[in-house]
Amino acid sequence: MKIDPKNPADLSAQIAQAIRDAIVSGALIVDERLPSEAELADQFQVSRPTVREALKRLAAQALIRTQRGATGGAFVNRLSFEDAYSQQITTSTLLLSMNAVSFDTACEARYALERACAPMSAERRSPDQLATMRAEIFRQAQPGLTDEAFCASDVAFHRALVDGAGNPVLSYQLAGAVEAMQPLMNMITFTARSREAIIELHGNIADALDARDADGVEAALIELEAYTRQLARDVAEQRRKPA
Amino acid sequence: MKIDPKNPADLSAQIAQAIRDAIVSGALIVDERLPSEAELADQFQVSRPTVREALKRLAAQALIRTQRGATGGAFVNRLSFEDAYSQQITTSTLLLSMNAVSFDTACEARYALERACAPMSAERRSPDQLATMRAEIFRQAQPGLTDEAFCASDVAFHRALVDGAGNPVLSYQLAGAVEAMQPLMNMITFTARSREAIIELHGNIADALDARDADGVEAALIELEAYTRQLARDVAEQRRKPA
DNA sequence: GACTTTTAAATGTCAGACAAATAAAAATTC
DNA sequence: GAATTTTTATTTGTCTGACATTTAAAAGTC
Repeated sequence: MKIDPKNPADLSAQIAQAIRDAIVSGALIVDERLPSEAELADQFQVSRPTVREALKRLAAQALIRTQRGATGGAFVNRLSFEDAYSQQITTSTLLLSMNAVSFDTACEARYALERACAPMSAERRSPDQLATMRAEIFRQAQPGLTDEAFCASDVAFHRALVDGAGNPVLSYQLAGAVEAMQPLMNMITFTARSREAIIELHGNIADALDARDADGVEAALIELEAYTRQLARDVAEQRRKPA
Repeated sequence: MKIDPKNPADLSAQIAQAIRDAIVSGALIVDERLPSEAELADQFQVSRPTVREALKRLAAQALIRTQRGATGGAFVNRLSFEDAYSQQITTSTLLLSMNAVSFDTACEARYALERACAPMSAERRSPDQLATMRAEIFRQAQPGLTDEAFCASDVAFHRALVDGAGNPVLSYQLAGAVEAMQPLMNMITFTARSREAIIELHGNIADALDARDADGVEAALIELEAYTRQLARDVAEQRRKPA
């Protein structure tokens, strides 16, 4: 692990990159202890605050964890699926909100990925996951539900559908696509009638999953995508001529 | 933006979270300048090094960028697709390498997602993307190619396929799935014969895309997945009884 | 008016110090 | 001798104050 001493700026970034490379390449393995901050400062010939800034960069990516005390220090962290989920969701959400991605583009991507889960989910979904979906459908039918709560329940429903595929890698990859859509969905103020339609389509999905009918799930997802996109178009249209 | 002063540990993490929340919620908008480090230190009632550690955490996630000089400071960064790509790839790669994910699970997820792109790619792929795929197939057929180079070309081929769908959100979501597989693929030392088979399947995919034949692309991808998984099983078998 | 110099503001880095947590080692007690 | 308590050393977390470097605006000069 070496850094370029000729470039005296961004030392902490260089050090972070050097350690990151060591982790990704496998030179540092999970749960291995890094040298203490003082030793790292010595090795890289920088001050301890600079080393600390580098370590905080790595901690922000969940690549290391730190522990105080006599046997403490910085340890290579086993990146958990949960950590990866939340990173993925933050990144995806910001990517969509900051880059003027059209609703259609985001929607298309999300449903394309979700349809990819449909056959596996139809085959493998557990009774528990099906129960979760039914419960969310029930919640969505409650009157007086705020738009935010309705959307949160919508996300929970679709996550259960994705998790039904029983493939944690797939669930991780889809987490961003499903969750990042929520802020965009929130912008579509659902009327009572549109909620009804969505709930019905959710019911169709659940029924098809119940019957382990892969084609049925896919068909219902296609319908739901078409309906969602139409809804977005209508809202955009209304905003254009509000009278 | 407030932090909990009762908990005197992890102050920099708390401050980073407070600013992160402000960005995600939209309270801080793209290109907006944050207060100077000295001002933030004042606001949060902490020292400047602590503020700096918080800012470095955010910089590690590409949420802010810093600029030196009179009109410098920390600015909310527009998260680019490229930044998001590389974060996604790093996270996905580490997730797979650190969590004993089976080859089958990773492979299934990757091909499920890739098949989701097939219909769109068949419809929309540009001649340029098709040419990229043909070029990669040609490269893969070169004798003397290292396993690493073969796999890198494989990744380039599949990325062109995904990009062919013309949906940047989809490309972003799949970047992790496709790229993170490479280290796992590298572990399968391809024999000359297995390379030939893969190249032929790649050719089938390109031909089907050329003909805008969505079903053909999907069928070829299914074949490729089955072949890849069989290959992995064979390698595992050979390792069990190397004689 | 165009160019040069100065200045001020901001980040980047450093050095040294103390606080707090933590586990191992040492001392004490039974 | 064993169990408990106290001490000690190590390490991270934080603070203070300082200086270097970069950068753009302000002031000065021709």
